Amino acid sequence: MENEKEISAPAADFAALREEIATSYNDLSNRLELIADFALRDPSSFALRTTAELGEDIGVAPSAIIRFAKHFRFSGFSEMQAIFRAELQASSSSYQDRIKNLEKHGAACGTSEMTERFVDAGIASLRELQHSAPVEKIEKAAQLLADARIVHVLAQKRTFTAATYLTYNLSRLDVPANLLDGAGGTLEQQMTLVGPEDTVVAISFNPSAEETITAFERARATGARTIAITDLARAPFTNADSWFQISEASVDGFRSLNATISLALILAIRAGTICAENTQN
Amino acid sequence: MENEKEISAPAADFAALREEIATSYNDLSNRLELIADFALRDPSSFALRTTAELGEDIGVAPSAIIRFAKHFRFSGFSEMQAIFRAELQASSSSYQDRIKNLEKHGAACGTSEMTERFVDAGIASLRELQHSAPVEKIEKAAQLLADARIVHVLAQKRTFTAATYLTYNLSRLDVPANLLDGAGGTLEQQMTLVGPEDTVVAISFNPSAEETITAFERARATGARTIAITDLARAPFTNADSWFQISEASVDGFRSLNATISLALILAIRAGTICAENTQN
DNA sequence: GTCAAGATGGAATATTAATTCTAAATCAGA
DNA sequence: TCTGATTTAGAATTAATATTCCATCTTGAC
Repeated sequence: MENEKEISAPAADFAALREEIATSYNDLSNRLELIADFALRDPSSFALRTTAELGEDIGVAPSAIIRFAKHFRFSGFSEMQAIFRAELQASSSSYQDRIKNLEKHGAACGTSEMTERFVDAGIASLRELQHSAPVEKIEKAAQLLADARIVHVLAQKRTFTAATYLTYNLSRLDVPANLLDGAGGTLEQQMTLVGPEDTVVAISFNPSAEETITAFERARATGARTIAITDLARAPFTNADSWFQISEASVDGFRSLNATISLALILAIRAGTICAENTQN
Repeated sequence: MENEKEISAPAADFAALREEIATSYNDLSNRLELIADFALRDPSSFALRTTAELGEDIGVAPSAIIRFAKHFRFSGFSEMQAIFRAELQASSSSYQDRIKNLEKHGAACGTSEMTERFVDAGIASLRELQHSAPVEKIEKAAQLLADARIVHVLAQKRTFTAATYLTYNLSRLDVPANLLDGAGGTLEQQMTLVGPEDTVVAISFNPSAEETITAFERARATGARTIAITDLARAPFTNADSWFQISEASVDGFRSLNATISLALILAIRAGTICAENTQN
């Protein structure tokens, strides 16, 4: 009876429980320590998963999860899990507010809805990239980049952003890259640097800037290898040695660039990897 | 057999399910309509509670919850609830940890897997953007952009890409914007253009380029309003008039820019909208 | 008013997951 | 090395929850 009076209650909320777990490592057996790590690292899984699933993820027996909860004076896992669940539900309140705002079309509905639409559009573009950029195409293009004396990246206006990104990342990976940015109206002069041992990457969405088309055709005439990233299967870009048709959804006339920059990054990395392998051999 | 082939699969994710529920009211009986209301209003309870608890909260029999799930072609409530649970977990505050976990499994084993990783990382970043860029913050920053005599956009190296994008889109929307690109090592000279009636946007991820920090602090000293887009809540960017903390997952040390460029676009559009409204009034 | 179809609630049943218990394994100290 | 204490895994048991089934109620058409 006396002993029972002295045993304190389990933590009443997540903050207290998290603190108690974090300061209890010296008191925990090996298995319980693994569980503590997991509970603090991924509390939402702790909130939602069964003891069997958690046990498998952590690498312990399900009964160890129960023992963990009892170590912290809960009657069982269910009582401890309720703390994690309450926390998970509380942390989702901003999400509920966002849902309500969407339903109501409330005060700042324009901005909230616009964010939602751009996020959804970006996600859709990224998912589509998995289809439009299959491995063989990436490998072929990356090989063209890796084999080049210099990679020249050509883009104007909105796709210029993707071009700076590709150039920057190629350079970081020791793939010689030059941004054909047309500074001071000098795109034509910049093109004189392009030779037949080079690769030119044109990034252009319909409607294409006239300078981009001209420069691309000049590159082909020079004998350089060419890669095109475009949204429509249109000449002259379909004449490239390697080309990608990318879907970038737009919202209210503004086109995002999620798929394009992700592809640019993937190509740069793969080209850099190939170059590194070639250097070793 | 023919009939069974025509019955479509249940919604695969929360967005699709939410849409289907919201557009199905005419097909629902009285009780199922009550449940639909509740599911859309309080999805986290739907994720976490038992059919008995939900039935009591809603004022229907537990079996009505089952019938609701079957109406939407799920085998039962448990299968439907799993959709709500996945969404709840995805929206929880531990989401940033998931982004970081994506980083850990480096070593691009193959191009196919690398593409998958970047797509997943991009999607994760975009979803996180919904939390890290709430409406109030976007509105405040957009107002600072719209009110500026000139918006100067400051970024170096990898975030330079996002800066070109923001500047381009602001300009398209008739918001006067100047890219502080440091061409020819002239960032310090470019900063002399910045005055107290301007707004400076710094886009910088840790570790920040020294020039970016210096230029940002100079902008503040000049009296310009400042906006920072950064990955860590660190001075000096937390001293900005408005700042965003963005999670961008990286793979093999290469950081994508999906959330950052999407935020840039959203800000540009909102600023352009505000300017257009101000011009009308 | 009648009747058929659909909706409904709740008891019975089935399924799933938590919990208990115990033999075996492991650890730590003498 | 031995012994006692502690930890552990997993089978058996229990508890909790989902699901099914069907009698009853409700609704709408004729």
